Amino acid sequence: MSTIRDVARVAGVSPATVSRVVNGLTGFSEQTRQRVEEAASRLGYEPDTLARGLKTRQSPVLGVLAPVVSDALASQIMGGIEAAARARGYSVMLGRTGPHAVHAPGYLRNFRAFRVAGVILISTVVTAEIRRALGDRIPFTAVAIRDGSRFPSLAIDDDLAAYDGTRFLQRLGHDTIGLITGDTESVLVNTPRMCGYQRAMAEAGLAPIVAYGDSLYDSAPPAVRTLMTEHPDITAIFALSDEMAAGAVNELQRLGYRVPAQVSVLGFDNTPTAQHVHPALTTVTQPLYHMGELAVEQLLSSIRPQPHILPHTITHRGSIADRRPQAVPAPPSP
Amino acid sequence: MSTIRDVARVAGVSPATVSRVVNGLTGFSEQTRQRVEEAASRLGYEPDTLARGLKTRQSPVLGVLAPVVSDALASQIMGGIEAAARARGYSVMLGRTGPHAVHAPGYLRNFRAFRVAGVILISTVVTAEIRRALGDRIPFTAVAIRDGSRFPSLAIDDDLAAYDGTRFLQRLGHDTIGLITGDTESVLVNTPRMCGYQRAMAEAGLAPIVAYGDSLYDSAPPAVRTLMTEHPDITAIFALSDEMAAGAVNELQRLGYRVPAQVSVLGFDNTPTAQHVHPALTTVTQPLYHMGELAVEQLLSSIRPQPHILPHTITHRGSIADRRPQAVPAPPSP
DNA sequence: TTGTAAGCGTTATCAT
DNA sequence: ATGATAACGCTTACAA
Repeated sequence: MSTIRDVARVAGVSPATVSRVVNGLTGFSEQTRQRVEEAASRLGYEPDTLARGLKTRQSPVLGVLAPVVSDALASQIMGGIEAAARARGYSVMLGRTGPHAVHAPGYLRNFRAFRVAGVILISTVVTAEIRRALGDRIPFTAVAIRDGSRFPSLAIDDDLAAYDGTRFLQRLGHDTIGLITGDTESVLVNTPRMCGYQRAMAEAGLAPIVAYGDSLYDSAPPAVRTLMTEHPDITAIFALSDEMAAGAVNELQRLGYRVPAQVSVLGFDNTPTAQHVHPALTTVTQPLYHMGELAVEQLLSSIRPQPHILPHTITHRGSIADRRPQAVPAPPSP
Repeated sequence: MSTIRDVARVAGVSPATVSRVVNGLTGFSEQTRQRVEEAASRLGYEPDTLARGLKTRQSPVLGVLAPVVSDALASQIMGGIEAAARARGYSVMLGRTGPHAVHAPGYLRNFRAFRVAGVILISTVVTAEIRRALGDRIPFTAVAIRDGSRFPSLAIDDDLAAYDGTRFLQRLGHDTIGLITGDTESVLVNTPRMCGYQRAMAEAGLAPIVAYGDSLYDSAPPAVRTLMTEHPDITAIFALSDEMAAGAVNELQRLGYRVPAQVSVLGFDNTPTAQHVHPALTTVTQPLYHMGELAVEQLLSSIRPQPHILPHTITHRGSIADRRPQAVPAPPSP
């Protein structure tokens, strides 16, 4: 591997000049530029990122932490992060916080030792310990989570999204709507989502019906059985994750219900899982990929980072039935 | 951030001694060790990875490249990589090769500029161009792919795995078995898998029935329709990816077939997708997580890396029916 | 057992 | 427009 000195020698200039050319600064003649660039490409010169980082006290790396590496939701966000980082010449270093975020402080110290340019925390609460491990030099942002603090974050309004999802179901004529929530203790977003559901039900004068899962597929079938046994008149189930919604669809069909004809199912997040069941899930959608892109931009463009709310939408597929009485054709306008 | 000199000053020793203590070398008294460690922890000293790497010409990082960041199969492998890397004090840098691996050379040069300790290529063919971008200093290994070359790799025997999957179906009494393959051009593993299937069929004196998909969910329904229209007597479908198998299960049910009673479905890979349909997929299983762990060990333990074949298994869930005539109860032993 | 000093490859300051 | 030169924070001979 050739160094900047090798290039300098071949081009007949000083290392400083090579540096200027390579970094696109000013202060060299067109002729010099050409000589340097030719020498550089002839030698296959590639600046040493480590040496550069040592000198500039920063390396072109973004640290990313997620609870589980192989999680579908985190993976989507990662996709956006990778694309945006790559476009700006940054690399991505990946870590997993693990249960109760036990590995987070270690990874964070690691990131700091690498002098990363920024840190992205996916679905991870910024605890005091994390804040400390982060130090106060590295910009960071939390994604897909909002803890009410004033730390920078990028997320949807989970309360409103669940409210809108519930209202959507109500407007289509559903009034007995069961909710399957995830663990509200370990997964922070479930709390506001439950609130949104309950508010929508209360406003409509309907009784909330809640069953508990753990956000994963396998927790849905038992929840569905409980729901359908205790409330046989349920016409729609709102699951607070796509995995649980998928489990609900499959379990309902196994029990002999037709989906959506007899029971509709609404998912949450819009991960690829939503398309892996039949009928495919209509689901409350988070702009996951976009969140990843934005997180990178926010970190890198020194826009003062702060809590930021992104719009949610509802993605329509086949798991919801319209139960309204047949609409009367609009009368001709007067 | 304090440096090694700060620690040295506080501990009343030289930077060299601090370095020795911090790196667990020999050549210092117990008393010195204590003083240094106390000073280090009091100052919250963390060695600068960049400076260290510049000096040692190596950084504690593993570069990982996958075709798509958010791919389920790659994610599972990534899980194993992260765990093993973390256990050995290494970080993971992630990149995406993109269509036709266009981004691979760039990422590889990047990894080299970082002086990574090794590179893992997930589901990526080691082309001459990639080989070149890699240089000949960095150890690397390909995972979940085998291209017949002598480059180091970690994969199952795809041919044999598909053969075994087909034989498994045959032993359960299936003889009209349709195959849904993925793109054999862009996804290398599909070719040996198809061969394995065809060999098993030929050996059993059965006619192969092949439909073409692209490895993704949406390509399965049309393939299923073709298969069932042209061969209504099919009793089993072998899909060369879990996503396609999931799509097949759902489409079969939509068409009114009972799975597995009327038509069985066998998947491939055993990604989480296999558990997201009902009935859950019986599937030919690759030890994905383990492959990730092994890749790291192979790279880091200077065991001479070479092509390595891992055992595949069949994971039994509910998507396959036993069509053998009822077995006669074993007679009482004489 | 401990310290001194020379780099690792780069950037940035200051001359020229 | 260009070149010397001094760091950046660490490891590692080589001395002592």
